[in-house]
Amino acid sequence: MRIGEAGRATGTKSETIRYYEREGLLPPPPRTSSNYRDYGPDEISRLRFIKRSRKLGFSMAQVKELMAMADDPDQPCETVDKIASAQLREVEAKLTDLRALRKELTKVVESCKHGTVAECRVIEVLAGSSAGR
Amino acid sequence: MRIGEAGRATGTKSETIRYYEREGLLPPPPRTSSNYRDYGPDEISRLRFIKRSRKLGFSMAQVKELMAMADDPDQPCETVDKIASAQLREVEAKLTDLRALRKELTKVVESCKHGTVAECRVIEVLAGSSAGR
DNA sequence: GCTTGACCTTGTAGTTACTACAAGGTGCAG
DNA sequence: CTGCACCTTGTAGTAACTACAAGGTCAAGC
Repeated sequence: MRIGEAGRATGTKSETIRYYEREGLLPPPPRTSSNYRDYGPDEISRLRFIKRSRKLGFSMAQVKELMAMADDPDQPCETVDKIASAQLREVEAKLTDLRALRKELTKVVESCKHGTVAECRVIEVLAGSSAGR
Repeated sequence: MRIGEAGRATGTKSETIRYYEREGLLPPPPRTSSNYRDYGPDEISRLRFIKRSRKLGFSMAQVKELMAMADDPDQPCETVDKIASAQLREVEAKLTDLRALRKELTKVVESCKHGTVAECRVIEVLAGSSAGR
């Protein structure tokens, strides 16, 4: 699979794929005889993973860390645990916030359906509770 | 409340707060007699909301849109519904991905606790299923 | 009263994570 | 043999900050 097709398959521009390679997020793929990058299913998975993770608000550094962990889980347990636990805490926090946001958005959409105007409290809901950060 | 304190209260640098004001995310606050920005609880809420939303991967434009909706929900139902529904779809997608990620991270942390080395499938899990984008 | 630190402004420049060109070249399919 | 996708290097633009510097005001503590 060449870069263009890989891009189409993952919703990533060719230029972004090359950028990820330069930045070390994507290992340099094998090349065809004519020097074209040749992507297989593994690289496509990685690309999709990067895309999703970035959409979820993780930095390239965090994505790198997660992938490194997945790549060789035979690292000292301490290291792996430290990374995984930290990411897990972040994931939990995001889940909490997103659930609150969903609830408010659902309310808005629902009351809209019934022709009434909603009291939209998205701001208050994400502003409140779980202590500053 | 002056800019520094507002920053400390929300985990935002003064410079970022002024930047948000310039970009129209934050309405210009009242000023003290000595021309200092004077923030009240409402502005703090807004700041926290912006911070959280950005961490969840929403763009400044999306944050703006959400706040505009919250600010006057008396807009035509059509408009509000269109925005809210779109955001809701995004929130749901993020929730799905985060839940998958959480599951994998939990597995890793758990097996670490038991001294075993985990098979970490974070990549596969976020790469798979819900169709490309 | 004076120093110190927080604030004010404008402006420039650096960072991250892309995105989009241009220039100059190779490979391949119709 | 034309045209498009790819290759490279390099520059520049965008979004969302972050960090200075310069030059100035304000207020709290000694």
